[in-house]
Amino acid sequence: MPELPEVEGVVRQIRPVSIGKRIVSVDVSDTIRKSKKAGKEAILKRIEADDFQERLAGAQILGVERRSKYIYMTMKNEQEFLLVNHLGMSGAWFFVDSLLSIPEDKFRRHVHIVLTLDDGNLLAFSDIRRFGEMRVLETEADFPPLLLMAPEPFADGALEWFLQQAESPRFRNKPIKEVIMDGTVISGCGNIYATEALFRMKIHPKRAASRISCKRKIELFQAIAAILLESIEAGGSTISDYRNINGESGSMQDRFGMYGKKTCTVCGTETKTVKIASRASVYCPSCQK
DNA sequence: GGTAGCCGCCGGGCGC
DNA sequence: TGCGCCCGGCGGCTA
Repeated sequence: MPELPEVEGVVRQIRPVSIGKRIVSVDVSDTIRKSKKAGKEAILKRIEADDFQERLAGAQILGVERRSKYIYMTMKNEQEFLLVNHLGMSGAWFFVDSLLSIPEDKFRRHVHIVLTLDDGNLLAFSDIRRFGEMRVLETEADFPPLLLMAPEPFADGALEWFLQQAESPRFRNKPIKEVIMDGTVISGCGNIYATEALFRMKIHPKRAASRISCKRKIELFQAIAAILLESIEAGGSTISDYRNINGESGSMQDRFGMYGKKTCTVCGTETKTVKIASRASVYCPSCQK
């Protein structure tokens, strides 16, 4: 599951190999075309396959940025526009000279979008579960949820924003895990890093936001930011379907204290799993209060 | 108008 | 071996 650190890794790799390049052709898989024809919004959101191809073909890639878990590619054809991509559960980009060079069969089998660059290389988007998203926008404002995202966790004002949101009527009575996983509260903190941060802070995932002191909330925010940075440096976490653009895994999962654990890595107690906002949440009933 | 809750997008993994 | 169920990030729709 790609979260902020994994997306950051992908962006850092795509940037040097794509900026300044021109897209000479665009391919959309038959699978996606069939889904679109059946009226589904598979990967391509609010745009038909032919229009997507037409829009991107010939465009030059001007910039590649990350915002929360989204990848923003600034492109220019007649005029500038944005290609906004979310990796969903299993999305992955590969930078290869041929689709056959994609290292693993399970990714090779699910390549849905291929951008052929003017240096002959390919930027291929593979997505096993097809929960990923591609949107062509004139500006960010064309997709309002992007404007509602919390500041980047490392940006000035992100802590103040978090405290204000967490104490608002909308969130104060909600389980803290649900609060920190909400993209309008903190950007880019998904299930994995929320689980790890709460474990490090010894906070029970179901504890209501209002029942955590301001001081502890500040420390929790700092723990989340620290874990995200630590994971960026470790090349992200590889839980099943994350790969970087060379098909490599990250190593952050080796440092997990709680996510995916049967027993607590601190005290050895058997971990428990509860559902919070319809997502499995694992915690240590002894350490986390 | 704000929000809670459900649906849809899917293949893989797992239990039986 | 094979079937069927469940999982999940997130937008969008309904009530």
